Amino acid sequence: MNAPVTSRPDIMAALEDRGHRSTAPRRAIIRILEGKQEGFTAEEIGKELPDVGRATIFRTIKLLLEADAICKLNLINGAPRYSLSRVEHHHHTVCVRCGNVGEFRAATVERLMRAIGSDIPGKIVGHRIELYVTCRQCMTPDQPSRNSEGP
Amino acid sequence: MNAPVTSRPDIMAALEDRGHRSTAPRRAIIRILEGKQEGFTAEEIGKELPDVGRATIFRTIKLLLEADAICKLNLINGAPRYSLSRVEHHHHTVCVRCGNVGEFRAATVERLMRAIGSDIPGKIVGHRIELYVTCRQCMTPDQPSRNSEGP
DNA sequence: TGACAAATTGATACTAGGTATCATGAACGC
DNA sequence: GCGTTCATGATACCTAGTATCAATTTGTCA
Ligand SMILES: [Mn+2]
Ligand SMILES: [Mn+2]
Ligand SMILES: [Zn+2]
Ligand SMILES: [Zn+2]
Repeated sequence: MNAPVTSRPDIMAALEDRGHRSTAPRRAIIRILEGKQEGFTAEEIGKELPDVGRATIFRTIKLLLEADAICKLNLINGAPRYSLSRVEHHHHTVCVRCGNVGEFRAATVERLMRAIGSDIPGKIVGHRIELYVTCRQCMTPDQPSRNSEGP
Repeated sequence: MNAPVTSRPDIMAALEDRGHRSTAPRRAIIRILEGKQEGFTAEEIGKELPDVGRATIFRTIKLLLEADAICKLNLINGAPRYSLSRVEHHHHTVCVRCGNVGEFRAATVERLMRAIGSDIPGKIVGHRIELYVTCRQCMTPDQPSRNSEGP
């Protein structure tokens, strides 16, 4: 009897493939963030795992970033947000009212980024795009607003 | 005899227009950053003005940001870089080898950002784009590399 | 099943970037 | 000039990490 093939990628296995050990704290952190909304902070993880040291939270986040299992989003103000990677190259939407993070990908954007290379001195090696939005939940009035990020 | 009309905007005057006082520390900070390359850090300013308190450096940077006299660029690693605003809405290029910051603006980009609004849930209220480049100086080999930022 | 080396952990201390507090000093409207 | 208000520097504090290190856990292999 094989275990059923899950649709989710096995993040712990990905870390093991990269030479890291499967430890209880790492598994716990991964389990927590798999159950979380997009855009969690390091501190939010730490609060749910009081027995895991703060340094281990940050160490594990770094490993997950290196393995492209999560992405980091530096906002103008407030702590960086992390979220599970869902597609390969992509960009983020951030709701300026509630802080929720979404992902998007548009071939037209990628194409244009490549095209403007000819107008820019030097050679483009990458790009980063963030869209600031008012999300659907926040457009219907009287919703709880978590914080305020800004463009 | 009037003073000649300078091409540069008078930043101190802009702060005064916003209700702030013209003080020696503020004038000193503005004079320093007018002579600087794009992409200076708060610490770089502080080092050139050892008699100005650290808090005042950050307080003045905040005022300058609020007045849109400078812009702040959060990089993946390393201290945030500030630079004098030169055009209204614009984006930045960052050299991944030397850290130099440039500005660019492309109508096609702005148009596309508006256009993809229809593909995104919610309402777009702003955006932010950074291009990671290898700048011209860094493409000719054996140039001094200041640091390494990354996409 | 150990036993062992290497990796990992949590505690602790430290750093960088920035903010809150507050007594002293400078701006500026009159 | 003078008084109010604003701004300053010193100091302490804060958040997001990182360095260090003794104690524990893993993975490997006998
Ligand atoms: Mn993402
Ligand atoms: Mn700029
Ligand atoms: Zn929202
Ligand atoms: Zn360069």
